[in-house]
Amino acid sequence: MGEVGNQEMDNLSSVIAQTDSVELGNVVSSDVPAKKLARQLDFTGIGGAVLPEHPHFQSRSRCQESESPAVIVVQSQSQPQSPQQVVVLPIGTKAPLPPARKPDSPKSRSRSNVETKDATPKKQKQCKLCNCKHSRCLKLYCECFASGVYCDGCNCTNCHNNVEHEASRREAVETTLERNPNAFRPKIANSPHGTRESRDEIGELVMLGKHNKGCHCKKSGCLKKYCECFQANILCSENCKCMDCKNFEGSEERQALFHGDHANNMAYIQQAANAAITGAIGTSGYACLPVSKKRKGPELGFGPVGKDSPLNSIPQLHQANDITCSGTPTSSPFPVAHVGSPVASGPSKFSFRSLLADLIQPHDLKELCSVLVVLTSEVAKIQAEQKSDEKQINDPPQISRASSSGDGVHHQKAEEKAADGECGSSNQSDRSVHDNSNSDSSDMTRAGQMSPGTLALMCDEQDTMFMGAGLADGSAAHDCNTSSHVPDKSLSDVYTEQERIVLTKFRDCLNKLITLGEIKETKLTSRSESEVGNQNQSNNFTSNSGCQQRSISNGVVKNVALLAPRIPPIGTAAHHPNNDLPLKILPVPKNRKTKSQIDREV
DNA sequence: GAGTTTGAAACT
DNA sequence: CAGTTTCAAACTC
Repeated sequence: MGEVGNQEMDNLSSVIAQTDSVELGNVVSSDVPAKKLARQLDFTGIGGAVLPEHPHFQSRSRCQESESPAVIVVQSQSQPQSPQQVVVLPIGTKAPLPPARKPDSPKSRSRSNVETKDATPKKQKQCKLCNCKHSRCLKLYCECFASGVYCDGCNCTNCHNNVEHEASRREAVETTLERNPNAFRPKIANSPHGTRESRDEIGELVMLGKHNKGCHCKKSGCLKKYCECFQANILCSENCKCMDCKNFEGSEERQALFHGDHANNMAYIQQAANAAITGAIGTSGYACLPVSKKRKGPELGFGPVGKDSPLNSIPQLHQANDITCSGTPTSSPFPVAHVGSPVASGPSKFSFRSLLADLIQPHDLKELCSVLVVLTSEVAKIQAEQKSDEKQINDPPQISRASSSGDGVHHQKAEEKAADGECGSSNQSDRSVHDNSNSDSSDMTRAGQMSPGTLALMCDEQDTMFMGAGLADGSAAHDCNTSSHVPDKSLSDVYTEQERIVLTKFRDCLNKLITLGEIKETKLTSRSESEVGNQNQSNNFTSNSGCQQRSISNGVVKNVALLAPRIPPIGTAAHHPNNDLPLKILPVPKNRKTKSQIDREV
């Protein structure tokens, strides 16, 4: 205990300082004193330096499930209402929880899973045990050593990665760092804890990140776990120097491998659904858009990713935080996969929010409904007055017969009612609607009997769909204010007035919503464009390899929202049904070749 | 479980 | 930096 290094405390401060200006809040579910807790933070993956780990905390079994991790409540200044919990594990804990401190080594992640032959993880092991024989567990061959943890209960032989050989271990650490200062850094930049299990949870949603060094596979096609990229559940990137790579978006082999995953292409299903919903207004209703899986272009929405990436520099704390679409530290409007553990944040969710989500308020609906009700009742009142006048002239009505009739053709009933002059109740409007809607006459046939208001609305739409053959030869088609074939003129007038007012009001309401949606879309689009502009400026495409540039030219890595064409609102002259695809889903070349493939061909 | 394959790490 | 060796995990039988 007495050997608490100032360096550790300094690193703790530095980590906290980097984590979105967080404040170290209260410690819950742990009786560990603050100083001791600070000691338990493992900074192995931070700053590229492996810090000495005190034996006091190493001597315990790290696989005891009863050992509950400490949890720090980290309260962000930017989001004081949403404190995040950061699970802090004792140094050397062998990943009992996904957000734990282990570096993002693909090996350490995937190999910690119990998997079946089809590479489907069934259950995550609490500990993973190495089997080193010749490395004394003091080289990066050893998974435990590479992860910065002591071997504990492993099947290794002649292990020096333990308390008893702390001196040699430190020496090995120094040697390793000397050779590669980033040796203990996460290999996967900007990657969530993409275990195979998590992929099962989220289907084939994008696993953001790429291998910092890239893989060098030759025979596995990068579709086996020999490949670190595949292990990490990420696509090969421009960093890779693999041959015959099949681990790219659109790869048939890769798709075949993942065939059968549930929630397959959930993102695109959601995308299509959203497109249908927002078709009338626009395209920016995506709070979180699915993005292309092949990330060989600039990291839209994340900024530069790499060893110097801020996200990468503090992997544990950041990844433990539940970064959601609505609360990303960067407040990016772009698609954001959860950069957190599956446990902490659950599967990635592309939550859709309609453009009208903030526009339609309950009182709006209330207002609309009340308007409709009031108008209907008023028209019904007028109708009743007219009917009462007519009653005095015509024969007494046979109300009981008409009203009690539960069968028969609706339009016959309507005609009978109209002929009988039965009406005068406030329910008349409902009956009218009901009769109209359930008439066995076709719409086109009935169009000849439409009220002037309805016809006016139809004329206003200027849509031939409604004004088609059925009206082409009819008088109504050429005279929107003409109502023909009406058995009872006065009743028809009431219906007409009723329809006209209600439909007109409803149309106005819809137009209002469309307008509001457009306004919001415009705002979102302009904001997205400006932020992407900033991103591109900061990225500056400086590190683009040829592969990356090719990806950009292929248009694979793009923000869907920015590509989506502006859709004119329904009802405008520019609107066309064929334009109702708000999202332009870019086709991914199926036979897209990797850099290595091209190199080989060359 | 033994043997083979594979690719990262280490070494030259 | 490239080639080779070592190593341990992944994979196959």
